[in-house]
Amino acid sequence: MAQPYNHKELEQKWQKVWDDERAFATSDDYSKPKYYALVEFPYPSGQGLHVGHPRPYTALDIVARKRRMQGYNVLYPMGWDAFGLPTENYAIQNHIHPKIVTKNNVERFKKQLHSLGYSFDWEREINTTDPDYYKWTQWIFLKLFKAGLAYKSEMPINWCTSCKVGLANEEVVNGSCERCGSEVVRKVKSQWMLKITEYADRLIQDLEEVDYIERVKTSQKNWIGKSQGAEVDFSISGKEDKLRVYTTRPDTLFGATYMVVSPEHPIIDKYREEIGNYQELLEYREQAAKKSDFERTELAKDKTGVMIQGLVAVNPVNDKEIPIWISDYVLMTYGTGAIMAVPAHDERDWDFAKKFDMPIIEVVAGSPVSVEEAVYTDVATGTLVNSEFLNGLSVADAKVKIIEFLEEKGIGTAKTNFKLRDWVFSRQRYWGEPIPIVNCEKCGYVAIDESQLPLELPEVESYMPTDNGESPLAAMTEWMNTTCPCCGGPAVRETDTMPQWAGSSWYFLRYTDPANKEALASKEALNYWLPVDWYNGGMEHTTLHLLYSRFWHKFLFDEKVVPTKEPYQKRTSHGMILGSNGEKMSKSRGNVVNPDEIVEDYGADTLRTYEMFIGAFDLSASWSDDGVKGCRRFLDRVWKLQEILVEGDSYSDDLVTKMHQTIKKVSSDFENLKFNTAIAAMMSLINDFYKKNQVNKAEYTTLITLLNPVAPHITEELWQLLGNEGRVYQAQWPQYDEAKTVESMIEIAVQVNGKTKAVVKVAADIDKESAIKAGKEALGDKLSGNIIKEIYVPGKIVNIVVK
RNA sequence: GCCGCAGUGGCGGAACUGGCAGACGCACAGGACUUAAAAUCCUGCGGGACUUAUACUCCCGUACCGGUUCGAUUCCGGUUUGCGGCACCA
Repeated sequence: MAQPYNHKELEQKWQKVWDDERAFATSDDYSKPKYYALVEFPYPSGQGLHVGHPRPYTALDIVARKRRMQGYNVLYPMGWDAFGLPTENYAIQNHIHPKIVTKNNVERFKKQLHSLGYSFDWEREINTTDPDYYKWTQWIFLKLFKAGLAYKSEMPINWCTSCKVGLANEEVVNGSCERCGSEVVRKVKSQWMLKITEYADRLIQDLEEVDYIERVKTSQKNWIGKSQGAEVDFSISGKEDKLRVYTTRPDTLFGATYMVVSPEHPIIDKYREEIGNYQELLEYREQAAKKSDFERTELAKDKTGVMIQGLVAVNPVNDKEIPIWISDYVLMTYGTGAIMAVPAHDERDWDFAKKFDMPIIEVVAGSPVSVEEAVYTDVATGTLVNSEFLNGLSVADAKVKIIEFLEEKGIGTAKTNFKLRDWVFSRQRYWGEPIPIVNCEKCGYVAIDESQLPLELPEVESYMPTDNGESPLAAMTEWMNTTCPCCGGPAVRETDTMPQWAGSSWYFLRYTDPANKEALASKEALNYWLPVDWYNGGMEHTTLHLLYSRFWHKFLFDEKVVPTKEPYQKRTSHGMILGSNGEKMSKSRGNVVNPDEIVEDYGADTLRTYEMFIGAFDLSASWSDDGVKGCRRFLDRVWKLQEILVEGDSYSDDLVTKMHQTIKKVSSDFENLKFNTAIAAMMSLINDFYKKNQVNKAEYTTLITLLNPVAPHITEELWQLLGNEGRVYQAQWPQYDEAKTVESMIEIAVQVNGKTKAVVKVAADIDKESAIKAGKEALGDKLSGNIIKEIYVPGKIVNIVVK
């Protein structure tokens, strides 16, 4: 009898062995083929590791371990994205320095991750809050600043009228402050911005060159939101100024029956004297300030707006006078902050026109529903009507012609627009990277010298934002007052800090050479390791983090700091782990599962196996305690194969096909993130062993080698018990012979009119005639009527179509 | 609202490129072992009809409605429900 499977003893034993042997330390031998596997580094929250974390980590741990067994020099690193709001808020409430909070949280996370037996190279651990790390975050910011990609702009922040602090979007709940429930308004503040829009085109184009799953590419494209259209100048009756609009449908210009400008549009203040209802407009603007862009542009809501009295616009194509309105659904941040409204062919314009009783002129014929009835329609195809010289043209032709016309007359031009907005880079917070800029009365905003980096966070007594909307750093006069690096005169430091996204926008570069003092990483390291071969992360990061880091990488490429245009060659995503009730795990729902308890009761190998077996990797999955037990049972059965072990250095005859099939399936499933079916294949294999009541050493060794990436501890022990040389983590990945994966006899379904009526066993390489003949024989008298057609899909079905 | 994804037995899920729907696991039921229980092992397990019952056979079945096809979980059009993101949570 074999010893019972004691997961606790065995996991501790092997974790120590791996540490002592530096088993997963990345080699600096750049002559070997490399593989860089990356998972998103966690935010070390106070709650500790969540069962959601091990899902992606185990997945790429499997890939990393397999690559090592295939002879690659593998970089699979881990670190901490440790700046952020929850830590700061915890620090404020408990009067502990966020640095200490972070240190404690990191320690706990690290211990938990270690207990799961990951093959991370801990010698390359990084932490975004470490001054040696954020020195380089600041260094990149200075490069951006010097390249003219960082600038100051007036941007709104969420402002709690009672707490008198700026709030993160998350802290605003239904328009109220999360802490005190008071009203939140939008308050304008001068903030640092990064010109990501300058890279918009390249961020779309270069998606062609990378291997991201399709929906990630789509998300990136939609987020950037490129649209082709035109800018058109509408004159304001009796005024010098023109009102410039952006439209994707210049072909519908003749249908423009009014204009709408954003409540913040500058013409309102410019012509305040002439505007009859200026006060009313100001009141509307104030109401609009309370809403987020999201609320403002909601299609479902009732449209609101106020007509500007005293100003009238002129449609440049037909010189008709049309009214100008303000409404909050027009945003200052997209396009020009002004639109021409074509209610017949835009849903929001239609709603608005209906509500305020504005004329609706159809200019594209072919709407399936009449204009009066209900609906605007976005007729992309159709014929122009009511449009003078455009009448009779298709939409596509009309677009070309109208743009020619506009350009000829000098009243408009073709224009490409992006939904993507520049990146608001300032936070009025303490726990972030200080922005290394000083403001000098004489010289303006000046970069501090590189030699002064890192610009460290000062020790402050209170991390509370100040009550005038400034960062807590603004209360540190000693730190804030400095001299201008340019003229030597008095200057003040920037007191806003960087957003959490900053540190995570380049962290994968630092892993290649984490201790470098002279550069963010050496040229040699970057040349060898980049790009990241496989990056897996959550779907929730597929727009912002992914886009921000691609932007920084492209900038660093332009600056010749990094050797590749794109940071990540391949990007995949995993689904969330939900509670057993199918809802997101949270304390308040009481459905949180603590990974420590699973490791304690069943072992890390069981947790790893379960998380991979739980379901399709890219979909969310609900936790099940019984499912965990099933995976433990599987490992028990793997362990107890020892009891039916026999000698044998090659696969037994009756299992050769199954062995080769299993190796093939597991190998390809691991590459395609189909861990659940890979594990199912291994379960099926041991079921076969048990059916025979026998497994030989060759078969058992192959099984544990295949299983090693999933369950590294138990397989390491079994490897040793079987008397194999060395360690299984150093073993060679099992090979299969394609010819041996094919069965000689196969079962094919025999159908009549597409319904399966029989099954017949035939040789795998049977020809069409013989297959159909065999099929008909199997059908016997079930086949009646006139045969119209006979179909044979090799290896799959025979289908006889009868009448 | 906009963008993206998903909906298959009692449950988690499988099905390569349009070819036997339900692999593998869980739960459950029956049996073996046991003084007994747990564990373990064996067998069964989508729904319905026929049948004393089993076997056999037949019908229905992949959210809903419709289409294309010899054949649809898979492709197309529409509907609906759930999940993720929406720029200061990370």
